[in-house]
Amino acid sequence: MDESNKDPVMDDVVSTSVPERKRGSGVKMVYELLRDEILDLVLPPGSPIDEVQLAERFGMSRTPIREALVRLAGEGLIDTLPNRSTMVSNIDFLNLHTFFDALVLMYRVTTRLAAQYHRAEDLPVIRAHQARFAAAVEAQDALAMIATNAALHSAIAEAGRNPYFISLFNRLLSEGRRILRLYYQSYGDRLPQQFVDEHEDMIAAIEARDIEAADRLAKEHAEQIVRQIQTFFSRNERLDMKL
Amino acid sequence: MDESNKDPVMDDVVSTSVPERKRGSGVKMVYELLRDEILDLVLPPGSPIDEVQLAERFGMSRTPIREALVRLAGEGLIDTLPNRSTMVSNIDFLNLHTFFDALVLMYRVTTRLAAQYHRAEDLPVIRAHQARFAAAVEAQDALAMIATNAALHSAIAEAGRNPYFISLFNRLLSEGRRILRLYYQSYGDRLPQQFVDEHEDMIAAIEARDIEAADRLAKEHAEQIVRQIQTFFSRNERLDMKL
DNA sequence: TGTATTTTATTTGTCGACAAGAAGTCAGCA
DNA sequence: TGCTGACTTCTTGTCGACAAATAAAATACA
Repeated sequence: MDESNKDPVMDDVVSTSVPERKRGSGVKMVYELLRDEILDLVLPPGSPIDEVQLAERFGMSRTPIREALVRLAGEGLIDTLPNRSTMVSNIDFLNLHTFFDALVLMYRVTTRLAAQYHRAEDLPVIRAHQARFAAAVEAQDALAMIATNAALHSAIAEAGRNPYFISLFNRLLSEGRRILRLYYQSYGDRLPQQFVDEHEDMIAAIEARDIEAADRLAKEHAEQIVRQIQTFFSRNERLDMKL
Repeated sequence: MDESNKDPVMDDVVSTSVPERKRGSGVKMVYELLRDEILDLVLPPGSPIDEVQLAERFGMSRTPIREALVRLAGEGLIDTLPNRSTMVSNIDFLNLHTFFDALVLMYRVTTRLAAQYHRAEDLPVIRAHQARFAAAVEAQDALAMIATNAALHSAIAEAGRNPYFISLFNRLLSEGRRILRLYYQSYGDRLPQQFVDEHEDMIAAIEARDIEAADRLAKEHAEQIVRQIQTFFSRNERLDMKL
């Protein structure tokens, strides 16, 4: 894809890299790359975002950079201090329960709607994501696991065909990627096969159009994940509060 | 502030009035004004948005205009065709049920959470909004009614203190302002006192911290509104499909 | 006269530059 | 030494201009 430099120090690297790019693609590229770097904690919460530095890094003007930042700010991924600085938004550990409340509810609602409204062509997509997730679990690849898990549930939500729930759920899954990243990297990246099985059950319920079963399975699945993360954070909150 | 209108004759509808404005305020001003004009159907769905025209109207460069438009696009209020045109987003009448699903659920969840988590200082705010809503009903002022109703429920959601639900609910209430506007302006702006009473019951349940009652009342209230609008649209869908 | 192609016109996307705001710096003074 | 205030610096916010992309208009051609 991209051969962008990971070196924070740059003086001459930029001049050699891609000057050719299509007209409207710069913003999208910067947006997606920055977004992934934030969600994968490559840019940890509190990291300063400098427009000119990004402009040099991507070999473009500040204007498209700025537009990407506005979009990221709209999703709450970065915080902008007027006239001053921009930084990656912090994770609000004190109010994590609000995140979990919303996450569990959206797990339930989207899975329920998927059972209700999915079409035949949705299932292959969902199963493909599930296969990728299973492969990531097999390989014990935490980053891939987190990303594919989010993609799977996002696909299920798409099958439910409610743009409002899809939108909120995607935002929660994004925020969840940051939290899960902390969870798994601290836990040594071992991940239970159990999640794969739970996903299988949910997909089966969706395919059978068993709405109540889908709801129940999604609820249990979500609460199970939340419980694990909560106990992890309650064990470590005194240590991690500095984040 | 300063009102120096020196040029009475301009070529367009809104003449320039303020050359002086604070540094970061232009974007916010344009954003909020355009947002209100869209939600009040002053700019009906499909209206073209021209950047240079807006720039002239507000007496500023295209850059801050553009930033405001990016934010509006992020909320789905305008649609941007790459390299071509920008227009006020259409109301998707074919999928209104997804809107109603989300709206009812958010009514319930936010009211329930308000009963659970509200603090003493929240109630005066809520009651103030309810008083304004009652006054608007009394005066049969449809626009004010719609706006104060949205503000009231937004305040209830704030008392629930879940930023994710607050965010989605506010988006739904915004979209709802456009739909309600169609409803009431077609219905001759007569509005039932019943909504005032239902609000009173909901507020009482919140104050009593009766979670189940708050949930039930919110559900009935929401479904009642949805039912009215649905029957209205189903009666008129053949006529209004052109919108 | 109808269709394909070139030309024009309009709107957006991007650029480089400048000015305003705010934090840090440092001299001057009690 | 400690404090105040001007200065410096660094980042952001805004501007005017230009180039690319596309739709509309005009022209050429069968």
